[in-house]
Amino acid sequence: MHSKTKLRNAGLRPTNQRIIIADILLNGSKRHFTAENLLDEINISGNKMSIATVYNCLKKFKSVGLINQVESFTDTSIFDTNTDSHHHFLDEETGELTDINDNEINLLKLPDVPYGYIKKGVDVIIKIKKNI
Amino acid sequence: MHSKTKLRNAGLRPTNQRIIIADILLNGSKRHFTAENLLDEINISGNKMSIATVYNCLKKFKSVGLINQVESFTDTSIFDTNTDSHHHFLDEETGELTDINDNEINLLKLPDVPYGYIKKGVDVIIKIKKNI
DNA sequence: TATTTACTTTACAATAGTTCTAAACTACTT
DNA sequence: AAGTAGTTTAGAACTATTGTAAAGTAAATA
Repeated sequence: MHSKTKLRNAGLRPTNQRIIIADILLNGSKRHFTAENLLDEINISGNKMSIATVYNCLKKFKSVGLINQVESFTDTSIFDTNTDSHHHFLDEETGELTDINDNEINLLKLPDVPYGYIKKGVDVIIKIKKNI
Repeated sequence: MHSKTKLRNAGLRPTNQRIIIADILLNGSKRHFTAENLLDEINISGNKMSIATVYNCLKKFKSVGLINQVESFTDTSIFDTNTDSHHHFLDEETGELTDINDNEINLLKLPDVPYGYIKKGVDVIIKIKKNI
């Protein structure tokens, strides 16, 4: 499917910039990235864009569920093109994230969400540390 | 137990500033807070401290396990005096965190940590959204 | 198609959280 | 009591992110 169609299906106006980003992000490969990472890839692909636009797009993409944001400790926001249910190892010292396959985790029991809220997703983070 | 003793037991030199902070944080009550929150409380308690010292202390307290840092989306680091195993609801829009009792969640199956690493803890984050 | 409208992009300024610096200070060791 | 290693401090610096306001563009309307 063309990026333009993906954007339209998601309810986003397919601007040139969004198409460039969708081409990079929504091809089924990449996983974790920051806004700067993405801008680098945009530049490598021969395109130019303001960093503000990158942030705008990421916010929009996230709001319609095209990408996820990953909880982290670092001062840099980390995004994830993998919107399927899956979990992460987190190295507390470096902030490095590694995927965990969904079938490696089994949540037997979950609480009801508070009244007036709906559940958006469940993230399991296993904090790890290098064993020196 | 006196804060001075708690600090010594944790392997930290009990400086005046650390004692002030330990008095506030390690009394068994508070839960989530930011560096600014803590500085406010320090001021309210009639003490003064540089914000740099607050950050230094939080980093130290965290490194010896006196407090936890909570994974989040917000650009402000959130700490937690509750170092027991427990989990959180996270409102993606506001960044607000709510505790979940450990006995409300049951993790049946967890993967082995990667080779060369040790497990530090497991955090479950249930992302929620206001149902307008 | 031409016009209008609402949304988007942009460069740059501004903000906010956090860390750095280097001098002064202090807890602990000898 | 003196030495030293670790800590605190004010303020500057840094970095990620957001705001601003003008220019640009996709879609809706005429």
